[in-house]
Amino acid sequence: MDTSVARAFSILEAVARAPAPVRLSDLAHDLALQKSTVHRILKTLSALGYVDQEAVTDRYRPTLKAWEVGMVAVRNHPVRRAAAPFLTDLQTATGETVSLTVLSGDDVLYLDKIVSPRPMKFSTQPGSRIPAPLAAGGQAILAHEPEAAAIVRRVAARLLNRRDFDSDAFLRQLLVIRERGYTLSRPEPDVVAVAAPIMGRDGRAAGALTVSGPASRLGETEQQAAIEALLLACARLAETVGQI
Amino acid sequence: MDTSVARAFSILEAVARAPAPVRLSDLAHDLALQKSTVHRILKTLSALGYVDQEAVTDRYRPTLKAWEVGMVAVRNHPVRRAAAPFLTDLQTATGETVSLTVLSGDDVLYLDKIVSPRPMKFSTQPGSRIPAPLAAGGQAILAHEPEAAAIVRRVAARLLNRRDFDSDAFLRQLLVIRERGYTLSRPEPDVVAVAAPIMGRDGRAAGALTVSGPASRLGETEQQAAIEALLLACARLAETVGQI
DNA sequence: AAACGCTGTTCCGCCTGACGGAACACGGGG
DNA sequence: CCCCGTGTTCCGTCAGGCGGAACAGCGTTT
Repeated sequence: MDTSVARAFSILEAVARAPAPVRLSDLAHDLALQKSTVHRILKTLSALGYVDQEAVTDRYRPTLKAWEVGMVAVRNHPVRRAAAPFLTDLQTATGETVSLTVLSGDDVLYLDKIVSPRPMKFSTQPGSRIPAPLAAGGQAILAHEPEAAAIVRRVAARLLNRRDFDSDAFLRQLLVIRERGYTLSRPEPDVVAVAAPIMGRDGRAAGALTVSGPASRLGETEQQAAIEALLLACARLAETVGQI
Repeated sequence: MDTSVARAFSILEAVARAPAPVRLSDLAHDLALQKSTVHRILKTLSALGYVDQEAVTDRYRPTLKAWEVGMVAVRNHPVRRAAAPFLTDLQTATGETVSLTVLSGDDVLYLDKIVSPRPMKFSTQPGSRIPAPLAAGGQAILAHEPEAAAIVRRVAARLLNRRDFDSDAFLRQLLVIRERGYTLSRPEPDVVAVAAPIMGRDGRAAGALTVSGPASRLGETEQQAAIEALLLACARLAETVGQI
């Protein structure tokens, strides 16, 4: 286990995570590393183009190289590639925000998103993650996940008392969702989200598509239309994903 | 210069770049490294969550962690943050594809993009880069760039004879663009792109906004409307960017 | 069936190169 | 003017990365 490599990545993550350019001393302090070590690694990262240094303050900030590297990987992501056209179709069909999520650990990761041109509250952005049970897409995925119980248990422990989350009730709910083929949830008051799983060949969900919007625009009839379009898109997607 | 760190990043980049999961031997061969070295570093990267190994074939593939790290950095990007609302406004106003680019080396990097719901050819995606002089946004930026001449010269050398690119004519063209305040170009037959610079306080362009679409939809009147909206957005943006 | 070539993996001795404490240069504040 | 903070550099020590070689497993070839 190359310690130097592990440190380099923890430094890069710390620099990237910081909302403003960060100083060497703070990095060294926060990561419990020697200043000279952090300095040497930062110079290496800078030579590699992952980090640069503000001219005046000597503070360090991330470049966009890590993003570029990540973007080529995400562009090659098979599910994302397959789902991309369906995302745009769903967006034009429903007029609302459409997003693609995949399971990553106990969280759901927003891989892609096409936002509604119509006004919408702040929402999760691509690249962000939230505990799977708390997202409509995550529920759709968990409904077909063998390890769902373990995930739900761990998430419940993580959330603790942040909100009243009943694991057992949630697991029962997953059975209903599995039976029905889609989720309809209200993550926040005035927000409606419907999601359906993209089934892979192994019987697990390779991801989920979600349509979300304000309750004022998504009435009964609009919800039904969205669900129908969603299920159709996911069924078609399952065919192409199954071939991978 | 930590050799181990540099090697780790070159390995990560190689794994990310590969369109399909890659084998250890190929990595070692391509990067001219010892198999055992590549193996050790891959195990480290795997422990850090940047890479994982296919169960059956033992091949290595990138995870989405590099992307996540990059995304938080790009979300904190000041120009992107400031420009985001203007992008959506421009998209709804013009109905066409709107993108935000910044200068990165001699290239222009696509930081953000809102695609038109209307049909459009394949186009550059966020995270990709192309030589600045070849993009409308790049021309808008270069028109205010002190080092434009050097960049144009280097790009011309890089392109060589790939297309007939006249550096001197292009530099003269930049003066016109600077004077006019925007670019109107036809990067491909049947595609029209208009771009304007987002001026920073130092007199250089912090980025550029571009509206692009098929020539069939962007006639004289639509072009004029797009240019007007573009210039207004860039002017407003310059105010907020100037305060950073 | 046995030898081969390929894969990913592991072992281990050598020695380089990372480590970290200390000293340095610069800069603003008290 | 000194002190505390910053980022930077130096250098002796020694751990840990390096890489050659050997290993185990699998398919194909002979």
